[in-house]
Amino acid sequence: MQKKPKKESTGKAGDGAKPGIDIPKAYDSSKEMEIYKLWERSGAFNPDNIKSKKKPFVMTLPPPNANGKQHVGHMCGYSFQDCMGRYHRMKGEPTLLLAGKDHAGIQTEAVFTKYLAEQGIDKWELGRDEFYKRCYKFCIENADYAREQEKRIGLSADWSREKFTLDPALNKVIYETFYKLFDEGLVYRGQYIINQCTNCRTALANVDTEHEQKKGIFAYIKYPVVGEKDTYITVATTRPETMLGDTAVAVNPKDSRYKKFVGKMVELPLTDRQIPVIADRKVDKDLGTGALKITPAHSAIDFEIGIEHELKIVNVIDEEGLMNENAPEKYQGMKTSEASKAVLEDLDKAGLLEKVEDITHEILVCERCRSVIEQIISKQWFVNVESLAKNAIKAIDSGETTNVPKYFNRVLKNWLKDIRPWCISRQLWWGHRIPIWYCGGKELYDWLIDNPGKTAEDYEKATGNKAKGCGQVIASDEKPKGGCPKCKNAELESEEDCMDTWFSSGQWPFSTLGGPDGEDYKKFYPTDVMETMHDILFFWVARMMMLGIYRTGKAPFHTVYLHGMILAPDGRKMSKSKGNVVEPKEIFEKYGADALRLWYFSDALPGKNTPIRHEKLQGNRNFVNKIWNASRYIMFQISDFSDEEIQELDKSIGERLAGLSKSKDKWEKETFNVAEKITKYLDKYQFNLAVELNREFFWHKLCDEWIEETKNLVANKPENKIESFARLITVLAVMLKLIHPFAPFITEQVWQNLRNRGLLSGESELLMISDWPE
RNA sequence: GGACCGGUAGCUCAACUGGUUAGAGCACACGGCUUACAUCCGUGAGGUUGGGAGUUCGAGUCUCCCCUGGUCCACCA
Repeated sequence: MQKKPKKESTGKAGDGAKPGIDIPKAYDSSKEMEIYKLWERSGAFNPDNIKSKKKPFVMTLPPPNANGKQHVGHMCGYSFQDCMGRYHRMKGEPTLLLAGKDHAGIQTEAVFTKYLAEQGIDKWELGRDEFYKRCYKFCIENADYAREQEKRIGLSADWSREKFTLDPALNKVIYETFYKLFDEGLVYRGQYIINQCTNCRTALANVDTEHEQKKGIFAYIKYPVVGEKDTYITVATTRPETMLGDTAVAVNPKDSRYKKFVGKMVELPLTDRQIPVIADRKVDKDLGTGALKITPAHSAIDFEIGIEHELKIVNVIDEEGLMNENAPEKYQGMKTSEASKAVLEDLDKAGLLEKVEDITHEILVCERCRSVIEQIISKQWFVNVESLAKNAIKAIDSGETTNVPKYFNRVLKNWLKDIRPWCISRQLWWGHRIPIWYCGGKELYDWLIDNPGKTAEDYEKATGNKAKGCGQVIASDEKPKGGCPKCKNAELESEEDCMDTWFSSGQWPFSTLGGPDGEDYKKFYPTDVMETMHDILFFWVARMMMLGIYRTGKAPFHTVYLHGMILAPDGRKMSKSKGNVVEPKEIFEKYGADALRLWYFSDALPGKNTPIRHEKLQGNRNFVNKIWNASRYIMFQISDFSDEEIQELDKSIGERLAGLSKSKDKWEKETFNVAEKITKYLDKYQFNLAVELNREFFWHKLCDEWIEETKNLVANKPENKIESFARLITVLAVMLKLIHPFAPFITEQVWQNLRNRGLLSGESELLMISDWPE
């Protein structure tokens, strides 16, 4: 089917244009930034400039990674944040939207290291200090680009208060929190099985890892029973190379097949070690062969069993994922995958490999780089967050903090309930250094952890090494003056590791306000709404609640609004590797910021994943254009009014707006009803309904009916033209206010046009700070 | 293995604590440049709300079962 060719408008008959006035037929969204500058210059983004006795409305905005460009998904969050901010600002509440940037430790370090490598610069040659300096500069430069995008979507943040997670003022607060945790014994160094990303070369917390389906093998290996000829216990494993670190074979105590072996020893193939057969009820009889090889150093369940049975721990994989010196010499230096093949070959040669099955199973991968996680035993800094988590749960139970949508309350609580110690040390350079000094060095301290109750003298005796200090640690971000407070030793070794990024961003709602002693803190804490996406509920929201309550005694916000995820047009997650990323710039140019925002409010609803659709953006652009043209009609009609007539019109509009809530005029009454509904929707975070009602009412009532009626009225009774337009412009002005939080640019533009014509003189200069109709 | 969320018009989704005839945008059909707007206007078609049972005066909404997508958590070797 062919579409009819569109006819060009003549620009004459249909324009209704009056001589001497020239208003384009289509709204030009490329001028949106001029409007933004108008707002910025007014100073109204800064709550200090708003004189009001009302309680402030505060949102600390999620800081995007400082190192990169932002995609369409980020714009979504800003839109919701800005909408809430504008609404409350118009209600006369001193409104603070506090923006900033996150140093995003592990991710930025990876990105910047790669960036350096592309220029032929090696991170290790550069050295830590120089790396830090250059990375800092890199972030600050990139942040400028991100900020422009934030402004482009209309974000009315107080840029004078903008923060970076590595700002000195924030560092101070972040370290104070660490010291408090340390003094209360909640921060400690311990040896546990941890997730090691061999690509990023750092330890990760559980939440930094993800599960992925991968093809693998299931190998059945025969362990000869010591002293019994031709008798074997067969174990099944997906990781044959870890057998080199086995320190036991475990069976279920009720398993009749293996009962007779419990207490005996088996030979560990390919090594000269013998390991015991133990009984543990955690072993599942029906899984594999029912006999489980125990590698405490490389499996979480084995680690637990190992501790209970006081097994030796043999770590055979190093931080880079290579077989280390604890493995037989032949395998040392091999990657785990190579070692796996070699071990299988050698077992086969020895006649100890029963069979190998191909299977698909879940493995852990790094949340950032998606490479396979090695579980290794290691000493790291941990935070015991159990008590903090309990308080966070209390805040949810008491309703001090609520999630939108509600069901995330339960999701969050379940996570908090099962929480484990939080590994906060990362083997990185980019971030806050863990503020710890070791008297006598890290090696001594780590030895003391392995040998509880022992002293530095015991260390000397046991290892033959000289202890260079008393073995104490001191928490301080600067080298303690006067050395170790206990033994006065001046030679202190500093911790090299950095803190997990989320340890600092988890303090964002109060670190940005100067901490519990800050001036801003007194004015603005606790904040009101945290607007973000559900994918960082555990990473971030949970940590903010725990650390916020811990430091301040108050939950950092009363509402967590979790908007939906924006997907690519093909319905999949946007990612560079898939090549389906939509650049905000493209959308801004095609449809304008207002259209994009309106689409978010209708479609990116809590709990939903929404693919970006051009038809929908087009529809919203059309709505924006409709607003433009409604005002265009009015501007034309009043263009030939005399000065006296304009004054009369303005006066009448002013009176009508002032008496809106009590007006008996049908149009004004209906419009006020809409205002009440929109207010209700905004208070309940039902943005989609608000936008729908705005669109419905503006388009199908104001435009389709009332403008048409006005045309007739004016034609039939020209003597009533001022009254007719006063009604019309009054309802238009109210609608501009009601639409402004959603589509700020077009509404402000129309407002300015009316003001420039001498109307709305009793109202604020800027729509942005005009009074919300209520 | 545990938990959670969906399944409503061709598509993407609405419908607040159960309450008129289940809505919108886009797409579709037909007709229109009517003096703001063709990024528009008018008219129209399109739904047994995944299936089944139950509670109720009344169910898309509450309960149970089934089918079917999706997400998160978890130490299945």
